[in-house]
Amino acid sequence: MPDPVNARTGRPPVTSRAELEQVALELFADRGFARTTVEDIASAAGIGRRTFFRYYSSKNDAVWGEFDLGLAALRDYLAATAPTQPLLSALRDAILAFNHVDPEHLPWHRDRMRLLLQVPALQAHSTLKYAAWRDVVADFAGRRLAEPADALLPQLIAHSCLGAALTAYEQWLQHPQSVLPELLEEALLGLDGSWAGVCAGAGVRPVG
Amino acid sequence: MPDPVNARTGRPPVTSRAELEQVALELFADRGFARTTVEDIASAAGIGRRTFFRYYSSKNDAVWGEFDLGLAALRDYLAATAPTQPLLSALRDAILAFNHVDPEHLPWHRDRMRLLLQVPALQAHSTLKYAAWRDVVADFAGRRLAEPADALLPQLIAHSCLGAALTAYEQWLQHPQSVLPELLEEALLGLDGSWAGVCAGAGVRPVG
DNA sequence: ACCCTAACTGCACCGGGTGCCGTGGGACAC
DNA sequence: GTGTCCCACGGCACCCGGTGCAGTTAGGGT
Repeated sequence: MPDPVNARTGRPPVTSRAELEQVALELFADRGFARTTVEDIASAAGIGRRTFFRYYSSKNDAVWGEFDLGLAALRDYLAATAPTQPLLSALRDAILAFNHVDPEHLPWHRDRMRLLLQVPALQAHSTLKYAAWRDVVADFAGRRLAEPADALLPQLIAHSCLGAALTAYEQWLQHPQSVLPELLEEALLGLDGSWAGVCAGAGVRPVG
Repeated sequence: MPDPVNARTGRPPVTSRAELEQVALELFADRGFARTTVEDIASAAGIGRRTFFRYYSSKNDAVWGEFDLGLAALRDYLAATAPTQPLLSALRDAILAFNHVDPEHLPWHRDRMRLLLQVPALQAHSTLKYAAWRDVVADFAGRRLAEPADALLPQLIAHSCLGAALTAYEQWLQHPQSVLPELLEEALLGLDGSWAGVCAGAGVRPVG
């Protein structure tokens, strides 16, 4: 992709990641992810199949768009939190910011997330993205707790935050009227130990 | 695969899932997962490539072995817990039982898990297996909490349990001397809200 | 007009996965 | 022994995602 700093010579790119992403998402929405080939996307965008892979390293990646940039922003956001803010509170704020979307882009975001969370091939691929996301969280938690990022507690926190965020997204997709930030907040607040309390009382109820 | 009940006629299978799994794991350990083709596995097992796919529906699946049977066992185990046992305690017991391995099979299990957690292609594929695992947990939690299994709380519990189990496995692979059940228990106990307490105090420490 | 650079793209190839269909082989009935 | 039924085997052709390579093309700089 063109480096904006010294992109002065050479043949100019004929399209962009964003444009390609849009073409791809439209085709996926029409025919479904599996029934859309890379060839379809490329020719719809007026480029060669080979060229598609210069913009996105896989068909899956097109759905993720600029996720990696978002990750960097998440990292920066966390690095800038006040040291006095409690860990989970800081994570909550950062995750809410990371998942903020302009209201006008909401339907778009919904389509994207529906694909990511419901198409098996994308579900599978997503693990690798989630791992990178968890790394960011675990790094932050490790710094705060003065432990290595790969120690049990930071990793557990990272896994739990991811689980909470995914849970919130699943609820959001399930309920068309729901509000994403509210669900995220509810799920993340649950990590503070409150759901453990709810469960503690659940042992005495009858099963079924 | 042959149904043991009325497996009366027809040509007998020339091998078995278990045998194929063993051949595959050995090749993966030797050359690595990516550099081993299905053709390699098939010919090492003395069968045709096409026949491999009659035993496992994908190369990835060979690494998972009889995971699906284990899932059914987990479901049964949970269904049989006393209604008086607290929810998280019941889940802890069940998950520990699910992850019990005979000491003689431990090195074997380590190899398998190392592949599953560290080879990108398998990491990706694993999401689909994990989803099935979470379904079992969420179903149980939903019954106990008298909520739909796809409601926020059961889903959050399922995600958290999975996160804890994965965290424990990652620690286990990282530290050769560690004991898997102990790590699992530690991680799962963390869900009871204890780590939230630890984190609450972490806000006042300096970052970095 | 010429070069330099970077993007485009066709081609050949690999490997996972699938549908099809003919073949092989054990069990049972007669 | 012969027939037949059932089912596993496995070759073949094919699709598609992804990659390495090599030649082409479009601009800017001199």
